Amino acid sequence: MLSSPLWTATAILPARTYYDPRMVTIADVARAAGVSPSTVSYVLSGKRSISETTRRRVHHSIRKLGYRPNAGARALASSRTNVLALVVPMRTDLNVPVVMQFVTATVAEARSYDHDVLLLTADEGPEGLHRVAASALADAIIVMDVEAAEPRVPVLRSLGRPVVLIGVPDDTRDLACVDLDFTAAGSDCVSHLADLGHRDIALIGPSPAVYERGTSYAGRFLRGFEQTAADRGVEAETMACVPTYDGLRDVLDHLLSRRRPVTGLVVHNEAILGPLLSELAKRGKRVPQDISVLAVCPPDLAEAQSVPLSSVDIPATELGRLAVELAMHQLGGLAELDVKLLPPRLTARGSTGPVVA
Amino acid sequence: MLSSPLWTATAILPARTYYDPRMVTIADVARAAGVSPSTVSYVLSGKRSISETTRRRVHHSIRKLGYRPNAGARALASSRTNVLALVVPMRTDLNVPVVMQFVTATVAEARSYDHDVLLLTADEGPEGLHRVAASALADAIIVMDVEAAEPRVPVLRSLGRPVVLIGVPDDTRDLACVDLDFTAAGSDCVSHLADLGHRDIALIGPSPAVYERGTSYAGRFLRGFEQTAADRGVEAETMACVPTYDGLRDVLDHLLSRRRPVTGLVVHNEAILGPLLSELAKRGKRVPQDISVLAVCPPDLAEAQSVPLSSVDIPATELGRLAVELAMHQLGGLAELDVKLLPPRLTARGSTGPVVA
DNA sequence: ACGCCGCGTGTTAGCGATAACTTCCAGGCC
DNA sequence: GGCCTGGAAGTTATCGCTAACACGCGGCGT
Repeated sequence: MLSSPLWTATAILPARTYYDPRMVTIADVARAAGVSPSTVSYVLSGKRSISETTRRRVHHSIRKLGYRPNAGARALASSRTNVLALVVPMRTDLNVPVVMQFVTATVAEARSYDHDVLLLTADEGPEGLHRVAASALADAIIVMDVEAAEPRVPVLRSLGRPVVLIGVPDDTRDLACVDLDFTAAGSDCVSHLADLGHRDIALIGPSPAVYERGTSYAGRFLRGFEQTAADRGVEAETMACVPTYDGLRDVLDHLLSRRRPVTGLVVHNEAILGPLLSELAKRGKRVPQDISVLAVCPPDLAEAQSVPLSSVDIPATELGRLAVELAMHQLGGLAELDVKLLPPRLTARGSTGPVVA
Repeated sequence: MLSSPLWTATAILPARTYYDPRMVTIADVARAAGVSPSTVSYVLSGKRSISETTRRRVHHSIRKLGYRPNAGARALASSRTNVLALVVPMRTDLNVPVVMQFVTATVAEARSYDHDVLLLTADEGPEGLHRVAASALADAIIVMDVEAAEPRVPVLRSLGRPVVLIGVPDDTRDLACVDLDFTAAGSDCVSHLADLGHRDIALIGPSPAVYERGTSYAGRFLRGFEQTAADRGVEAETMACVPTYDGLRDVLDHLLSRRRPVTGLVVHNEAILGPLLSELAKRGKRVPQDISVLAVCPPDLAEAQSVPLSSVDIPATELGRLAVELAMHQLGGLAELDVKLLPPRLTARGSTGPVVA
């Protein structure tokens, strides 16, 4: 009784069939709609004209059967996967929310082109890029956190697939790049403070490690900052800052004890914004009356501080959008292989004010 | 002269061939090695024994030609994509670094099983799950940020594919779930403070929105917290806290002005840790002499504060690892469809101390 | 009236793997 | 010597879809 035939039949099903959902195929749909498979395919792709009545019947059968094209079969036949590979950095010294914002923007934008996103981490290195390209896992590749002397550039160029870089390496030949115009951003920060009458300012930059590995945006921001400071006759000092309380205290000790203390700070280091404000408060420095603070960070971070910060946006969402768009254009055959820099937008929020004599 | 034949020939190449890398196929390898395609396949999959000499010749040809199996073809023939889908939340009210840590851990672990990760965002909803499952884009699905009354559960159950949830919904039948044991964590926090002599403590929880939408971890933590407080005879108050300065100030105003002010705080809200410490400092409360602070957050966050915080880990990396492992087991046919809760680990770092009478 | 055009569809040859079925051969056993 | 066994490798059907090619038919120009 315990081992009835029915029970046995169920139990001896091989494990692998547990997860083998019987799928509806294009042939099923064609049969149901009384047309040929290719007609169904063409209805879906729109690559040739189909009469209104046929189109309707096909769509009806598709819905009724719940048909979804098999991605593998489609990729095999069309050599298009409808997948974008996105390589995210593994660094702990960059701002994680910004990365995440970029990632989600990329996924959302990819979906709007009917594509999905395959996530790779930078620690797979060039080998990972080869793997994804050569095994036809993705149609195009987007790479974040590009360094000036980016070691992956030669590989990327040889992949035979569209590539979009977020960031600007030294050698951009045949490569599509997008980024914020950090040079202009650095320049705008100085101008903003100079316009308010500041003559002694400082840049608190990212951790020394960031500069040392030649991350391109840090250097470009610095260049814009220093150049414009020189042009405007503003005394400007730059200090890299490790993102810890001790690092920050050292920096402030120095900047505030100078013969002519700084009256304006430009902070290109998201991680220390919160600590910086508490530390300034602790030292009795009011923002902006005693010292102006101008940040480079996403708007929500700027707004979430004890004093809403004037800031230059990091347009992560916009960059994600743009990166996908460029990849799609390349896939469409329109090669715009150049560097696209988004103009910075500076929003004054009250943490910057005129110098009080 | 300007339009030499060569130049013309280059220019009229149709756009679509630009990115059509001629790929090495299994047949190429077989030919080069003097064996049949299936032999190459078997060498790669190890699904039947191959003599040492043939294996070597095949491997040699593979390397020489730089062969990589075409993912689409492989998926079609084997009905295995070697891809895991990962659904990440789109909420702004949860801790982004924790999510990111989880994501990268998942990718890394998936790679160690020779799988890739397809990234989906929760805002695609159940439709997105259907899409990925029915079009055979992924073999299994991992879903983060599960709510108690999780609306996606029925869909997930009907997908016909392995599913792993991060978090614990009310109805876990036939579903694999992993999470931190938040109930135990809440309990441990109370015990830690009670052991130090605290008799008046408070839980500063996540934003009210988190409780309202029934996020399962928040409720479980709260339950453990309150239960153990009752057991230990500790006076315990709970306050949800919107992650802004104003929200935090309101909470502190209340807690510190009580007839018997709290001597210990449990903070289950990463976003306000920094602000909380500055605010306490501003009010002249020393940590831990005047008030103990115990956080629930990743260790690096706990260490990066002005006072290194005693904390209960959020084991994001471990959870990612485990989620992938469970998915793989299901794919292997061993269904362990139950709830796996990781025991909490509390690390004392100096922000908690005995009550001073 | 003839042929040509172009629209709407059907037919079918791949795409590049996998794996079920064969085949071949060398030993061992009776 | 015939027969069975089992290891090693070849043959080929198949996976589901796309797109090149083929076809019939009605209208139109000459």
